[in-house]
Amino acid sequence: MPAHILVVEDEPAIQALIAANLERAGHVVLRALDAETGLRLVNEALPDLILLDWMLPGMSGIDLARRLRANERTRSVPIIMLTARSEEQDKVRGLETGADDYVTKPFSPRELQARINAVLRRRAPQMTEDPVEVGGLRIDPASHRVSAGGQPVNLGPTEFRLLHFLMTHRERVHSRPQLLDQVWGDHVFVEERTVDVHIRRLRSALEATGHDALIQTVRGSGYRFSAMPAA
Amino acid sequence: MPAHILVVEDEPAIQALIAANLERAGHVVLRALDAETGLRLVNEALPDLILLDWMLPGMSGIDLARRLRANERTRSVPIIMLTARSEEQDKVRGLETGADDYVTKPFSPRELQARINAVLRRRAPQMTEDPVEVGGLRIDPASHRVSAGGQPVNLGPTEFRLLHFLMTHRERVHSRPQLLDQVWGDHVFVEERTVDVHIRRLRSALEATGHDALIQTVRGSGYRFSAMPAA
DNA sequence: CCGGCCGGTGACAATATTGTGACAGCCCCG
DNA sequence: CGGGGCTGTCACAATATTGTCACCGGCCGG
Repeated sequence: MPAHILVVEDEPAIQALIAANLERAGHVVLRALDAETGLRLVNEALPDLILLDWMLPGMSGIDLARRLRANERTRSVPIIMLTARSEEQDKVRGLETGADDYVTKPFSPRELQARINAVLRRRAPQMTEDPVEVGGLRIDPASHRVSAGGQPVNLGPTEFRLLHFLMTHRERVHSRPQLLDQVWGDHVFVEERTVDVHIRRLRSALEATGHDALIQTVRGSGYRFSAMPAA
Repeated sequence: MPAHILVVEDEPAIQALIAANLERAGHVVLRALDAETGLRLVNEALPDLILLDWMLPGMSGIDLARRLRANERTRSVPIIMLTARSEEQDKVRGLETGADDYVTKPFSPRELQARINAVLRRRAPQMTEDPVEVGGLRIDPASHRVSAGGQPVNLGPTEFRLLHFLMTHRERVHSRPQLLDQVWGDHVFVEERTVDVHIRRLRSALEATGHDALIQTVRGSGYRFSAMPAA
């Protein structure tokens, strides 16, 4: 699975080494020598993964990570931090800023590749582009459109992803942590109850046509999308 | 609720990632790269929880678990098994060994944290996602649904767990203390008679279709789920 | 036939969990 | 630089679930 990977590393030699390895593995590599350039590249086109050096001239890697996490659009891009330090405290700080994983220099190409695969594998397992329709409710990922009983429905990006996930995994309860992992991303830190709020917004958007009944609450467990009426 | 957690994992990278995440959550982490070291650490000081990789060099995770379970002093320390997806079919074997829960790799930090919290609260985990059907009564953990003779049945969380346990351990008498351990969790302090109340609620929910007869009272001993009519 | 157990029930008050409305921060688009 | 659209969090309201009791009624051994 070829991926677009952004490498933000100020030491040209190391950057070249990493890039060569990644390209040999079939990935497309974007390069940045500093955080500012990295940020610009991310805004131009979202990569599938970012390798980010901890220490950078100017804006540090941590600052960049924090900044990316603060923005809704870039929030879900996985980040692997590269660092020379190996102190636990730094790792904790790195994870707090939202890094998905952490690789300490020096590292072997094989290890890096393994980490990259692990992170890529963990995110969005099977997002299909095929439209799905259940009980008159239709969602089309390709055109990013939703209609309920013929009527178009307007949803925000998060509610769209939430509905899409639920519709492609119906007849099964999803706990709040699971929904956060699958819809928000596993490195995003938000309150569990945020799920409730979005479920509510989704329901009120579907209320007009009565399709809100498809989203059922399972007390003590989570939520479920089901064509069958709640028991 | 900071806890002392022992992580037995042979891959240093994964161990570090887990440890960092746990520390961020405020836990104290003890590390072991192999089962022997883990065993030594446990003997020095009992942790509150053990995260144990299934595959380890030398003594395997399952051997260590068995060994801990055999020892009086270490028997009650909760264990969460870490397994790769390919070993997933072994999960039943793992639970039989006495693991309190299992988590398949790759896992998200949030998911792991959720499992850890559940185990530390000593909540009895549900062991299987497979639906069970007996005499027209069907329970499906994945969708969290129950139907009796085609009719949907509404149950509270506790009654659901109770029914699930009974249906997966049928044709056997369970005493009230046993049911409390298995369904409520082993540290919970509740009146024994509470079981009676929930049995009653379960029965009245199944009464409409006559499936309440499947839950039999064994005077002086406890309750039994049986497809055969009471003797 | 008579207590003494044991399980069945209905009612309750305490809790736990989920639904809602309001709000402040952010980003993007004029 | 102002407005609108989204988001994540709260505090609070609305419900659902739970654990206990007290009270009954049946079964059993004496």
